[in-house]
Amino acid sequence: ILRIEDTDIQRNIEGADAKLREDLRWLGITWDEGPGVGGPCAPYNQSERLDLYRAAERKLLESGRAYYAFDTAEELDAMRKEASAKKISFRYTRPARFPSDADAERARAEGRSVVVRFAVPDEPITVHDDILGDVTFGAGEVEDLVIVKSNGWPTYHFAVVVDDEQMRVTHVLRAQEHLMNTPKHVFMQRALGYRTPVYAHLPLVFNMDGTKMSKRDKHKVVRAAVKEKFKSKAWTKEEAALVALCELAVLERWLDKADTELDMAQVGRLAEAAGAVVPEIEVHDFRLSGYLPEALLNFVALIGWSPGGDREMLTLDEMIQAFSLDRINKTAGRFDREKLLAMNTDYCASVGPKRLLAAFKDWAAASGSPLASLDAATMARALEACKGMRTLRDVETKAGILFAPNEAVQYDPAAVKKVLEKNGGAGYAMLEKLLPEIGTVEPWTAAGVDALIKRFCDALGAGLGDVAQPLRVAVAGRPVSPAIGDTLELLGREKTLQRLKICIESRGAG
RNA sequence: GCCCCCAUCGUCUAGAGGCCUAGGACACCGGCUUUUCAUGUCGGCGACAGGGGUUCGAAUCCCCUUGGGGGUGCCA
Repeated sequence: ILRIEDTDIQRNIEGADAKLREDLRWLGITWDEGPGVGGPCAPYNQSERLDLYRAAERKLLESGRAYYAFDTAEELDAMRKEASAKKISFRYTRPARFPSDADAERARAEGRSVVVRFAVPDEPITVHDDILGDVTFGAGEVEDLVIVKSNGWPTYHFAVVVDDEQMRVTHVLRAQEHLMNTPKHVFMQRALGYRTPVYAHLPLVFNMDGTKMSKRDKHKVVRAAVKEKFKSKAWTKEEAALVALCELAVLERWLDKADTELDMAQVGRLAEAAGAVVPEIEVHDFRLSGYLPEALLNFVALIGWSPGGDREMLTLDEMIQAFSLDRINKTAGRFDREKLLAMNTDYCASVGPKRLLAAFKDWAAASGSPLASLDAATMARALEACKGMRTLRDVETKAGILFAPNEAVQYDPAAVKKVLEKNGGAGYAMLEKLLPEIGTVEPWTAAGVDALIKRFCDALGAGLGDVAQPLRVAVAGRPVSPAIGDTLELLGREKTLQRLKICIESRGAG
């Protein structure tokens, strides 16, 4: 079941659930009931199920298991701050007598804020968790939580309890950060006469530094880089605001950890200018970076779970087969990007050309790569020539220049020096000797090019590297490209000859 | 502060009292392959947090200490 929990109307972002569904679709994760497919418990957006929550709220209010409260958020905030200053723990004090419906009506009429709180029974509770075992909370540990906000919308805690019952949810598997919420939910289930589903709290996913991995890390990394620029006096705040295309005051709030002040486009601009790399956090980030969904899925599944033994590479179907609650760990796991990369490398090499081509097309389109416009046959050749790639993006990095116009070639000074100018310009001399020969290759294929270079080397008594490297730098501008035969085949005869001439003519130009 | 959870190589993990001289993968180090990069391949380094019990026997069970994490919202 896919259920969209969108009860925070202030923070709902337009199109967020469409993106979420697209991420799931990309990963190959489907749902039997939910948005798009319908089901017996429709609608599946909580924002469309308000009547259900209203009815449950009524029931709780009438049975004296919930009550109205009139404190404002600001008042509560002040009380919490005061308690924290005194180093005592704050817990909401339940009124001796619960306000009536009429009291609530009056308060509303006076413009005061009205919420509904659940009256948590003053007794200890033991909840069972299928991973952690029994967890006991003492009497009075659980506070009377707000279940209906002053805007009339239910809180998450209340909505899930109602929906889980109504949707016949049997298992609640969620992150361990929800463990403390479970007694609240179970108390509410009891008060409403609901069943309690099986709970299983999954270990958290950490960054390598042991902090919880979250979307905010993107802001964190860029913020640190920007502050570093201020520190070294490389930037002023005004300049940074200019880069981000925002007002100075907005930037300052963002610097003060208000993530929502800047959007990712603005953060991206700051990152680029500051030379910071925004880490991939969300599914879509990994898609844009050139990861295969099967690799991401496999990697993530292995954080906090294992099929047992030495098995590691699994398809989604195999994971489903092997899955069992009792193989889930209690310990948080770190998100090791090196291992993900290694796994992605494995998948790129093993999925087969057809699947790899499809994945590459998806990546090129999603990321806006210039290679997206190549025909399928050329893409397949490029993929083959880039065997050993770690990510799909590596193909662009390594071979992209071969599909760009000649003017795009930029000669890397270090490479020119090392490969072309060294030994009195031996590289250039080699290119001049090669120029009249290379054009004669027929047909223009990697094998043909390789054969010619081999003959050329033999005739000169030169090593393959003495010829291939100058050639590579001449056509790609850098010492990195696919194998020389593949490089020239992908470039094409005409452009190869053009770039060779351009390179030779550029000699000494600086 | 209070409540709760956790603890095997640097990282993800295997391990259900004797199969453990603790296995695999990533990373790291070294060799080989290679016309560049990346692959590939062979080998090496490397852990049961500490202390008490229980037991003939403990990485596995119990307790304490220490360390890490989560929660403490009209967020989810």
